[in-house]
Amino acid sequence: MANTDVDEALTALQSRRIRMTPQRRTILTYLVTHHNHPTVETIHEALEQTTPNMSLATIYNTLKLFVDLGIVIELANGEDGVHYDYYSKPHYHVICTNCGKIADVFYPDFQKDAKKMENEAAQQTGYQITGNRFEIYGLCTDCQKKNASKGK
Amino acid sequence: MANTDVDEALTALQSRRIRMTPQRRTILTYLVTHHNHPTVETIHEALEQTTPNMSLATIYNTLKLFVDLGIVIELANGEDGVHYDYYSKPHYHVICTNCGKIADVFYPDFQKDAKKMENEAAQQTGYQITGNRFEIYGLCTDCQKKNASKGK
DNA sequence: GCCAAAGTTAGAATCATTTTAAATCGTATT
DNA sequence: AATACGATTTAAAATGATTCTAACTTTGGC
Repeated sequence: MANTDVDEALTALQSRRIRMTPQRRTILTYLVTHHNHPTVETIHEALEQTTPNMSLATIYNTLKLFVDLGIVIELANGEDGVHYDYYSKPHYHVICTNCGKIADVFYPDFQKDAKKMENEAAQQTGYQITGNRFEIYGLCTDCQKKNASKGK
Repeated sequence: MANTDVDEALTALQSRRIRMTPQRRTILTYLVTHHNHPTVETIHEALEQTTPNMSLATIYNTLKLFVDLGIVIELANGEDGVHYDYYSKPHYHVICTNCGKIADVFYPDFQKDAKKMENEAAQQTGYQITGNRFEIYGLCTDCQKKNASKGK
């Protein structure tokens, strides 16, 4: 249930002594209940209706906090700035290089494979690993069609 | 040899009918002979000595071209903008979240593992895969020491 | 309920990247 | 080797996402 997800995340924040503000709760709830890989702008516009006057700076601050806490991840994206994703189940992303559309990819051993890459990194470099970012790039099905039809 | 690497890359460009300009040759040579994960600024400063008056816009344009051609990859990096890497042997990167230092990670099956992730992505989403980006984040050994000594 | 520390706000500032328009260059074709 | 045209380069200006600032407000422990 989406609601327990929010509660879970809130509990996680409390246990880390993070102050709970209405803004943080609102942004967290938005992220948990929307899997649309929003940008800062997307979030700002979406919340404008229900919570006017929320500063862009607050959204930037809050997202940075969540990323540092590891409950949200950043997705780089050429076209229109950074996208964010509430990271519950381990997965990675495919990003369309033409239109920027983002899709999720899940498979059973992904976490194992990711850990392997992290372990290799730790062993070879001595870095103390804190996170990762896996992105695949390609053309989405829509953009494939568009390219084909314009005879490219 | 560094030189054959440059020649190889030049041949690759020629076969794709990419015009060869002195600027492109210079930047390509810099990338092939330096594995320092430079930013645009780093490249600009380094080339200032040997090639004054090279415009920043040209460096941006050229790097974008090389990335599109797949011979160079982008590395996201919080602190100081985007870094670039001439991508000869398959590998991925560990990035220090504190100081931004970047290290390479190689292991025998990496390419196989990366392909697996690409294939999963293609099957699940129908995207036509053109590239990927794998980054691990952590604290480099220097920053671990600094943190420890200041009793953090 | 009080208070210090932490968070929020609106607007200004920053700075990496992109755009512009004019000048120059690379190369395919004679 | 000369021509012509599209592609590339340049410097400067414009853009726009993100960060900073300073004043104000809120949170949570006592």
